[in-house]
Amino acid sequence: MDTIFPMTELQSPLLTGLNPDQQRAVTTTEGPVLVVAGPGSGKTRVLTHRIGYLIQERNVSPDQILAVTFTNKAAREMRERIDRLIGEEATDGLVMGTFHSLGVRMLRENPYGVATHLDLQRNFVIYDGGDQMELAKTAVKNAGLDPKQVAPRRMLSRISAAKSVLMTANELADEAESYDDEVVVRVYKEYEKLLRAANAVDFDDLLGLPIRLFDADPAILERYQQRFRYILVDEYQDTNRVQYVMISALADQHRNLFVVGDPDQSIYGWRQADIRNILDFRNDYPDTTQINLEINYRSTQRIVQAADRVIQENEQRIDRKIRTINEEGELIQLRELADQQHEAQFIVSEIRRIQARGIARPEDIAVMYRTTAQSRVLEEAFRTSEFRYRIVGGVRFYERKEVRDILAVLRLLYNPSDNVSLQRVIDNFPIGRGFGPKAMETASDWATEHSRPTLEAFLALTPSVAAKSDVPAPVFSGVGRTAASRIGTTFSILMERKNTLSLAELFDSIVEVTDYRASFDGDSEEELQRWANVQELRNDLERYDHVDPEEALPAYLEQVALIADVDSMDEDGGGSVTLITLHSAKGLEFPVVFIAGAEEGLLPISRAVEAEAFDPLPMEEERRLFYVGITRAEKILYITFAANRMSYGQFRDGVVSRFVGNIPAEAMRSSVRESPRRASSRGRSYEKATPGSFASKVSSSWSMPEPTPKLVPEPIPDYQVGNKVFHPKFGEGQINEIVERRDGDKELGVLFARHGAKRLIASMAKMDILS
DNA sequence: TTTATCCCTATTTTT
DNA sequence: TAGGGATAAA
Repeated sequence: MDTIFPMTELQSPLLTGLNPDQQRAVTTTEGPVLVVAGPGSGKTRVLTHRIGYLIQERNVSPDQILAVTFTNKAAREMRERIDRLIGEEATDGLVMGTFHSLGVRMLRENPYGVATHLDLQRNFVIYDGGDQMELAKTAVKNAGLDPKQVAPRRMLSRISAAKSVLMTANELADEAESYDDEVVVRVYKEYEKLLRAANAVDFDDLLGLPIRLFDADPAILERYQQRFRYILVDEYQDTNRVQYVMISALADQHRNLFVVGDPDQSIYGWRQADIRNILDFRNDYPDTTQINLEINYRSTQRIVQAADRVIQENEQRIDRKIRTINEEGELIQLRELADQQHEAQFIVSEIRRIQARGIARPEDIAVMYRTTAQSRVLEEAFRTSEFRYRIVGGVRFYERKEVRDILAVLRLLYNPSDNVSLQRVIDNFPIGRGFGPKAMETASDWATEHSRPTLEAFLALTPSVAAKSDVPAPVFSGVGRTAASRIGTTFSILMERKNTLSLAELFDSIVEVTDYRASFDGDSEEELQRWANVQELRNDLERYDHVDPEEALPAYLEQVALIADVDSMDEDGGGSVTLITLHSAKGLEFPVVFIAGAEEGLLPISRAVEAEAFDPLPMEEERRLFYVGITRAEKILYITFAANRMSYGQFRDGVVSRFVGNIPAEAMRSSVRESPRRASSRGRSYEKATPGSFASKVSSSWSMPEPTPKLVPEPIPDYQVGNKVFHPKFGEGQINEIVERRDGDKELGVLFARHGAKRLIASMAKMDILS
């Protein structure tokens, strides 16, 4: 944004370039402030300038300021911006990070309280989704239930939902209304037991346990209350109940609470984000100063207009309008493609054109989609293209099996009670061969009986430990015995080394001692890639080379546990096109955005469609998600969808998303294939824009499509009797009859090898002619 | 206990 | 389609 507002005299340089509302948001430092900030309205700017202003103009010590952001990346970027504003040394001590990192921080800072009130040792580890899943499976079994009937996944989300409103298993039991609720309670209890036994916490605990700690020892809360005189929270619309409680508690003393959010961008309801947090802010703090930032500095008029019209359709919102003084900009382009492969190819070829014409560089471009599954096909198209790309929100590096294996060893070395990691090591490393469930039971029983970490059952078998130990070593029978002592020996060596070696050296030790390389037998490309990932992990560990070995391990593990996918996006984009889920894209912006898969069932997701009749909220959230996608775009926006999409291993017809119909026709150029099926389906406004508009508008614009015949609009093949054809659903067949229809279309009689005779309409059949 | 093979079901989004 | 889990065989 380059609009310069007049400087009043004695004005802080931190206010230059800010509009009056933004200035007010920066300078209203005392008391509760609610900023409702539309997309692209400069809220990050407000946050950074406000922090700079507090430090520089109000002489607030940086360590009295707490800023909570939604991702670590946002925190990092904000810090850099503040550093640039007021100098690096001036921000020393500023606490900035996600709710989760704030949570761990408070737990780590109070090891004594954690041990006495929360039954956790100081070396607790953080369990991520995968670990939680393992735990949930075991919990279901331990509760005497069948994992096939009681899906651990569902249990996990119920447990998480309970924890998000600070409900313990016992409290949940009091409210249980159905048998299913009671099942949840039983699993929840087992789950907690397992967590504690593993000396581990889950993500929700990072938010809930600090609050339990505050309750148990109010002095701890008081210290934080006194310390944090100024608290700022970004993306307030996506906070849940626990987060709300945490922030309210911390802000209770000084009440200098500054929250920024946009109810229209609330997209984490499924994670128990409670939109009431922002809607009720003024009730919670009656003396609130509310500031609305409504001018969009990011996007063209057309994009802003489209976004505004789309979101107006929601019932559950505060009515307001976003506006911009930016130029009108290009038309939004809507494209229908035959299937997801074509969609991906279209996107790639369009990017090629955009780049060739110097309109944008690859790093200026993002492709956004609803589900991670969509990234596969897109990735495939990019892999075979000349473009570099990066995927945000897919299989994350730290979630790859081979990477997790090594991490499991590291975690186990740090926290020998980490049973999930122990099991993982036994299952996946050569040293675990021959050590089955039965032997594991022996180890667990021994650990429980003697109240020791399970790993010690193995260590106790080694001479050095056995000599010093005051408890008898466990007795493993037959086959498990050799394996057990092998595991014991291996870990006793690593335990000895872990405090003296750097993480990278420790990595080398692990690979050497466990003979991990041996589990990569083949030399297939995939195996090589996996081994390369292992090596990549070593590089990652090297970043901690300069850190004291005793500090490095916990610091590294924590960082890994809390890292989000967007966090690892480098600033410059490194010349890569970004492939990203709509959820992860929140808070980001790109000159060029593609929203792929704008189809009913995908965006909005089918679940929301199904729920719509009795619960409209999920549908509204889908709409907000689409809104978030649109508003990421600065200059150029494409929306694509596929007429045919493979899901569940089956093809299904794609119908353009209902949300697209709310975009004003005059802001859009659509090249949607007119077909009898579509014309007869219920009215959509994009179709009104279609007749004639494609041919007439296209020639006057930069984006005159190159002739890409097999893309859009897809021509109908010249089917002849006798042609061998391929149908996406029915497979191979042969045309044995063609009948002209009155509407000019043709009806085809096709005999399919596997599905028998079918009659198909030529314009809809989407078959390829094989011969 | 390990390995191979088959069958079944599931897909939303993430700290 | 794919990945997980169950089943059978060695």
